[in-house]
Amino acid sequence: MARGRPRTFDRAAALRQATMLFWQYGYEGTSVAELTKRMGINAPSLYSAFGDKRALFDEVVETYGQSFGSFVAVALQEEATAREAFARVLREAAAVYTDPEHPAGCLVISATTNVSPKDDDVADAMRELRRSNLDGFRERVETDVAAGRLPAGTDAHALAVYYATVVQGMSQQARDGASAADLAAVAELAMASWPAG
Amino acid sequence: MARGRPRTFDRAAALRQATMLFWQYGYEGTSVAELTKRMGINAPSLYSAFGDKRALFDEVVETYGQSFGSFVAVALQEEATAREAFARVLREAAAVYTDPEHPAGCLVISATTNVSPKDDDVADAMRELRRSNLDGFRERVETDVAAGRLPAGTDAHALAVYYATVVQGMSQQARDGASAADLAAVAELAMASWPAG
DNA sequence: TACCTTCCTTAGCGAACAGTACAAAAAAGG
DNA sequence: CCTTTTTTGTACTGTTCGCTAAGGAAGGTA
Repeated sequence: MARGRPRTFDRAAALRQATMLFWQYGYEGTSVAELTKRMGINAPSLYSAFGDKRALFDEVVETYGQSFGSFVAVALQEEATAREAFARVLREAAAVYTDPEHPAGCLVISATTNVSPKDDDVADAMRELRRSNLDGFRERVETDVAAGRLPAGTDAHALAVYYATVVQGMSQQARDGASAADLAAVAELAMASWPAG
Repeated sequence: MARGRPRTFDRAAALRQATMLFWQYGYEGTSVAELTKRMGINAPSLYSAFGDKRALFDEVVETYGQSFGSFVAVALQEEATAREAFARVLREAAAVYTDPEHPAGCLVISATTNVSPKDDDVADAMRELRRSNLDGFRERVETDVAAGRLPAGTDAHALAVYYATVVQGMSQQARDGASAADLAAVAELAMASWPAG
């Protein structure tokens, strides 16, 4: 089995290199020429292995969500209370977004902020992803309201939007050069807005 | 005086149209072809009147700062206390960033989030602009600390980074479709983190 | 009227964009 | 061995990018 000439490059490694580029420069800011150079392959190999630029980006976003971006869902699920969950999300975001091992900030938040009209569909897909993350925030708050850990009148939507705003702002701050300590302080301050028990 | 053929288009109006495009699609996401179409002029008229794409963008950013973006500096200066100043900044940001009369969010925050390496200088200039805005935040806090309106141990830098983070997050939320009411609620929640007098 | 300066239109420049045709190369199956 | 299948590198496609040369058009000045 496995007929034909085997590929000579590591597909997963190439995908990681593509992730770093899209993370740093965004979808349109990353050219296929830069991708092939960084991935160490020629254009036909890229198109044969990944489809086209859009399909490669989609795959990058998916693996990103399962690795660098997974801490959000994990924190929301593992912590006993919504308060602890959001505190952990912010704390870990401060660390991940400033980790010098990879580009700053969050790829999902920053990679399609500026796109020309021809790539509106890519931006829409990323917006939808962020919206589903926002829903995850809201549902976590609603769970605690239902369990009596938060006042019955708590505005789950407003709280979710607030913490999504802080996370997205932290991503931008990280890309502007804010330090891990800066963002950790932001996380602390943001938790001061948590509703009184 | 004013020799030669007078230009047949309104330069200020054309600049406003360019502002709307850069605001919506960002620096690289806006092509010169789209600009000339929206401004109602041909490419040579654009280059003659504004220099090149970069110079046009710089002029857009400058006039933006004197109009749509001026509310920040005004609030910081006019309000009697830092607390009232930041509350007003957030409240007005919620309104301005969602005003249907123009693209959502803040041009300075969002127009150069994704740029290819060849336009790093443009992104750097915008980053510098945001950094000076952050300095304005910090100085406003320091003023109130010096005047005794805030505790002597107040971390002005941390507070400035926090509110800058919220403002930048609000811009992104607005671009993702958040309503004025959503962002007004964010502004309220963010002010709950203000240090106790 | 005859200029003189500046603007506008047309057309196109070289470079970079995403994507591909083609044939040599390298493996497995017969 | 030969055929089949897939990957490889080279070279290239058409399109769009930012930008401009050239010349006619339209105003003010004399």
